[in-house]
Amino acid sequence: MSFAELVSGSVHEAAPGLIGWTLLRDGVGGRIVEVEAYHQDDPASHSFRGPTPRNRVMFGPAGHLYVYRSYGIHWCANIVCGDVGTGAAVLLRALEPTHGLDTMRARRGLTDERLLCSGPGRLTQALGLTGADDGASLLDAPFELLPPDGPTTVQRTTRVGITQAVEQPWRYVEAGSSWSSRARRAA
DNA sequence: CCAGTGATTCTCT
DNA sequence: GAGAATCACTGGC
Repeated sequence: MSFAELVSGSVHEAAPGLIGWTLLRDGVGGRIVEVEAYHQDDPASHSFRGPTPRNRVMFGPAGHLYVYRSYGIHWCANIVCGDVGTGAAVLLRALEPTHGLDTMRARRGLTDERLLCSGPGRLTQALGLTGADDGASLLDAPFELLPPDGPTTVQRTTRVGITQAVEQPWRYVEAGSSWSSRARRAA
C-alpha cells in the first residue's frame, strides 16, 4: 500500500500501519517506531473542539504535517489522516535513527543515539521540523517516505503525556523496539 | 521528582 | 479585549 493510501484511511488503521515506515526530511531521519492516534471525538485531541487557527491543518487533506508548539518550548509533529474535515492525525512519538545521524547529533547537541529521536519533541528537533513546516505535504520534497523493509509487529498501549481520555489504547509501538520514548504497560 | 516556557483558547466584560 | 488556565514535553535534580 502506498503512503498516500495508508494515511487516507481511518486513523486507527493508519496509525499502526505507519510503524516501520522511514521518514526523511532532506535525507535525514529514521524508521517510525512509535505513534499515537487522535481524532475529533477524542477529548485529548486538539481537534476535539473543532477547527481553530492552530489546528486548521488537521481538518485539511491527509498526508500533510500538523506541527504545533508544545509547552512553549518544543515542536510536535503529526501526520493528518482520514477524509478531509474529520480532524484526525497521528502524533509521531519516536524514530529509530537511520539516516543523517551526524546532522541529527548536531541539531540535538548530543551524541547518544538513544536520545536523538525517542520523543515527540526530540524527533522534530533532530529533523529540523518547526512551525514553518505546519501544513507541508509529506508527499512532496524535501520529504520522503520509504515503506517497511519487512513485516513489523505492532504493539498497542495507552497513550503518554495526556490528561484526557488516558485510558484509550491508541498508542502504537513496534514490538521489541528499544527506540520508543518511554516504557508503558501494554493495554 | 519538578521547573521552565509561551502560544493558544476559554471565559468573562 | 483582557486575564487566566491549560498543555499530545524535556532535561536536570
